Amino acid sequence: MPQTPSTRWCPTPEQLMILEEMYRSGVRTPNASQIQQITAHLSLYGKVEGKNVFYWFQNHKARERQKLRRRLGWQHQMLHQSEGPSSPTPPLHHQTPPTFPYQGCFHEVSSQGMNLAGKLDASQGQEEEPTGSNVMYAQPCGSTDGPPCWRPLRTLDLFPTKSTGMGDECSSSKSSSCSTSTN
Amino acid sequence: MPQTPSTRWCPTPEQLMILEEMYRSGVRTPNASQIQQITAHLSLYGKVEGKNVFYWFQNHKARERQKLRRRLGWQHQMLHQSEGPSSPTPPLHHQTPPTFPYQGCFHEVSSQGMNLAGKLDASQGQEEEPTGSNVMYAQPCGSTDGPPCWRPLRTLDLFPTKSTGMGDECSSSKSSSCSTSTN
DNA sequence: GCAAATTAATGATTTATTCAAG
DNA sequence: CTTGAATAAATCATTAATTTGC
Repeated sequence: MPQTPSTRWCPTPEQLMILEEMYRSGVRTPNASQIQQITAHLSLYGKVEGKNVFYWFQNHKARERQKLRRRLGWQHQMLHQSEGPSSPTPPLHHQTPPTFPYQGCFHEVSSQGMNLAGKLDASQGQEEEPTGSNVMYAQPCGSTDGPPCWRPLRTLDLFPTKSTGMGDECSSSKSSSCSTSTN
Repeated sequence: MPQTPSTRWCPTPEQLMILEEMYRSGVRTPNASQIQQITAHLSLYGKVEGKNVFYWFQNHKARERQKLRRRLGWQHQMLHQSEGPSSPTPPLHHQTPPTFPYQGCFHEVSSQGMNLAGKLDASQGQEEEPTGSNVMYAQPCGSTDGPPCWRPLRTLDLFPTKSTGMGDECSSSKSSSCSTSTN
């Protein structure tokens, strides 16, 4: 393979490490002098130009923000926008029983800091764009205000209820072997 | 001991199949509702709790990414780095102390120079730009009078419209299987 | 052929980061 | 400036494979 015309700069792990460290240290929009220094430093590990550094910080900052926006700040916009035209329709209810599947999930698990349960909520922030269709927002229960063992539902269910291609294929499932539950 | 306290969950092949299929469909960080559904579904094939589902996606995602990073990320650096892969220079070297007259190419960028002198910016607090308006603060070298530093932004013709290409791993599909049979 | 020891997978915890709000 | 929320990365710990010796 011929030397790629290197249309783009490809930071080496070392360079990336340095940049990330700087970013984490608070550097976000380095000025000319800083960029010069950074570039000089990074040059020890590979080719790099000032513009690369500049762009890196710009992109990194923007991307971080975008990510966070998706994760936490989305409802913000949603609240302002009219709900989905045909929003409330949790089609994925093939077998979700009316009863809460969750009950004693996070009770005796956490021995020290049971904050672990808090992590359950989570949103659907996929920073990576896989094949596209994916997330399935289904909030049939509609409330979870009951006695939730874990307090995950911090995110509102205002998400666009999108049908999901969730694994329905296993509905029939087979009786394959495997005796897992041995334990 | 007849009863092994089975301290941890062992997914059955069916469960694993479902989970993998979901992952392939794009599910990566299911929220509470999704976890409920998934758990309910998986429960038909064996014991499982919400936390198991949560952990599974976390681990799976992390490991897929790690794998790709290890595999692809490495050669990337190699291709561009023929010099010394491991230089004795510690990467953890932030920027140099405030010793210089900043005003090099930038005219009036930001007040970061001040922060830098003190402690590298005050973390988060200044890049609170409104969504969307992500203009670059630093417009370097508006004038071509002095080439003290790089001058990339002078001409927009060579602007890399793409990010630096860091951390762009799209994990889709998965091959490693956890022994889906046997036993 | 089986069982103990070793290695590899992977489930479960902890830690460190990020940005946003108060 | 401090706190809140939510991961993702790093790490720990346990189960399952695999290897090795008899």
